[in-house]
Amino acid sequence: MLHVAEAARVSVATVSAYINGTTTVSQELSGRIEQAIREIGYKRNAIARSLKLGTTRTIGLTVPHITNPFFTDVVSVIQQAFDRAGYAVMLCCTDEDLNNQDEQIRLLLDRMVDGLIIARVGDGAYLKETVERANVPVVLVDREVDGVDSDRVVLDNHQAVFEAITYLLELGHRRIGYITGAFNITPMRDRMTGYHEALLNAGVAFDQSLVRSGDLHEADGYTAAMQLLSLHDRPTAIFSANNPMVVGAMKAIRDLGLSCPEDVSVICFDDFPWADVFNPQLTTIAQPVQAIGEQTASLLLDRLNGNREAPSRRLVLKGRLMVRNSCRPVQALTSVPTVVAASST
Amino acid sequence: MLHVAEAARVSVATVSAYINGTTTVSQELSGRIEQAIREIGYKRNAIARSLKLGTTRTIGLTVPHITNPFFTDVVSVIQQAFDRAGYAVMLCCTDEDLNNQDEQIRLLLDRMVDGLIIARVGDGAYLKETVERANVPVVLVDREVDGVDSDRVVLDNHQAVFEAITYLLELGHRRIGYITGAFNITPMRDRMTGYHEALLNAGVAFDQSLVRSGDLHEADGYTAAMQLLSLHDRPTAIFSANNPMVVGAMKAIRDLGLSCPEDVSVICFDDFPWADVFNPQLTTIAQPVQAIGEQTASLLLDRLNGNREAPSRRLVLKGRLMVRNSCRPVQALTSVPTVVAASST
DNA sequence: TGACTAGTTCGAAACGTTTAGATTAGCTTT
DNA sequence: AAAGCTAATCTAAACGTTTCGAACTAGTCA
Repeated sequence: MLHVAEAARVSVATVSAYINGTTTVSQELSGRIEQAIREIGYKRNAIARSLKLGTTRTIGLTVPHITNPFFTDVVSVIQQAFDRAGYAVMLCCTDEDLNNQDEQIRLLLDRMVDGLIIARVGDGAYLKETVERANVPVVLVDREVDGVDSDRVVLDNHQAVFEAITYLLELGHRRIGYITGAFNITPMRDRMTGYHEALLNAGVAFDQSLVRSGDLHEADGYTAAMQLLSLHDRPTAIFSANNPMVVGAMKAIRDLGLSCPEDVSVICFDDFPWADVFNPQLTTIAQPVQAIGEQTASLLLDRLNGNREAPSRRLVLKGRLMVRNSCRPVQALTSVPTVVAASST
Repeated sequence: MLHVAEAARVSVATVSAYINGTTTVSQELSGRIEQAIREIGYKRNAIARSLKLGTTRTIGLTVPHITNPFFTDVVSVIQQAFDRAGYAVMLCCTDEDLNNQDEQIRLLLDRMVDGLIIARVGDGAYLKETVERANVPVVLVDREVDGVDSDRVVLDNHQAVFEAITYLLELGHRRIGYITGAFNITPMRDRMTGYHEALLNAGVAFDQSLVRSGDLHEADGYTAAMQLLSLHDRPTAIFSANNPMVVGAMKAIRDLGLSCPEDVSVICFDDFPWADVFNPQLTTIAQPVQAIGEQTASLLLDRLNGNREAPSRRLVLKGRLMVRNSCRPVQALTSVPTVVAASST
């Protein structure tokens, strides 16, 4: 900017005024400045600007996995929304590691992000303190955290799972395997209560041996399903609390020479784009990813636009059961587990 | 930092020296500074630091779509690599829009990113000029661009498609539908030459009517497949040049009451994690996403670590044909297109 | 004619760091 | 005791902006 000022024979203050349109600059000087800018190929240094202005027009976004299609979709929507609003997005993936995420949040705050969107991977001792200290608005998405009272948008996990399990019960299933993640994040807790209540509601006893917990990855789903399907009285249906784990579960079914839905019905949390073109077409609980992303972005943008003092807002969206063909009525089960032509290769 | 200095009764220079370990600071002052930092909850302002140092420890990453599993995987790997190296990643998605991407690159450069990773969505007039002006290292990934001679990592697209098409030809297919994206990006051009050469090699005439071009989205694949399968002499196999389009193609097959592989064999570019658990298990060309991400990151990190003058490097990786069960020998085709029990719902 | 106003332009401080070079204090050395 | 080191600390400039308030120039009004 100094160079531009010199070339145009004006002061830097005038160049700044011209660029930002803060004061009227005469025709003559405008011309000279414009030309100098072009000749020099000047670009305003956003870092210096940020330092002075105290705002970076950048937000931080931290999610557990970007390869999980749910988060992919949400991140994509959020990214677009902030793009439109003229903000850049710094993306961090934490691989479900709490220390990792704390570290990343620290990094983002050091970089003076204007706001933070967090899908929290664990509990919130550090988060709580940080959020209070750093004076930036935070929006939690997908996962709430005890004691942190920021804006948040979550799903009605309880209700969604209640419906899914009820659907299985109505099909006649009584032994429903349940594959979950650890209970240190709210969705897993809430989904579990949905399972409980659906059973209770139908008068079916809860059986702890039908519940397997993993770390949300595909491999965990595989292990869990292997165990469940090896029980002497194996479940007729399996529910997986997220998408990567259901892939593992399907592999377990395949490797055991079973097939879905003939031998075991399957439902999973989170939909994916090609669920209805391959077989079995998985019955899933679809989260309204578009809405989740948009609401999350708009909550944060609202704060960034100055609405700092409003009480914290909690948005709860509804999931939707997408019934396809991965679940069968239980009486139609093949009684003898035949090795069906499951796959070659 | 000023506050810390005052509280510890030292100068800011000393605080800086202590924090960065640039000079030895006496036991006594260290203690006072440490305490002051804790009491105040001081965090170093990375923006001010960047301004002074001229480096932001941030890189920019711009890709067409993050929902395409190929890019998801690559982004994920790159993100992890830079995370480990202590860099933040600014992510932009361009939705295949050239102006959009130019604008985003401008934004990233304004923010003084230390480096840029670009999966280019079109040609490179603007890119070329920008890259030369802005003095930051650039690595191109997946797509090369004419006239831009930066480091890049790409796939041997020609060879990969040659193999895939040859595989179909060996199965007896002669009419192979080809769904591509526009030819303004190198992978689409190179994949097409692979198709050409495979046909040539097998002595099969090239038929322009079997080639349909779209904009890489699912909807384009749907339209293209619809057209191909409505030809009076419809193809016995379809190749899709990317993943989203094959989903559309599969939907078209389903909607026409056809089935894969019985009525039409299908191969697509880009693998996805659950390709082998659902049916048909798609035969795909798997890109080594892990390697692509790692190589891309390491090329850029190498430049960032000071190796600025080395001649530009071009890494070419090999794809791998993942044969599953979405392709059948052509003589086994059902001669009369029966409406197979494709799906309910 | 002198004071006031409106419209432009500019000088300089400030944002929060880093760092070169100056200063100081405490030891050695001769 | 003076000179020379070394180690620790500080002063002040710099990074590239924005912005407050001052200054200048015309034009307007009493």
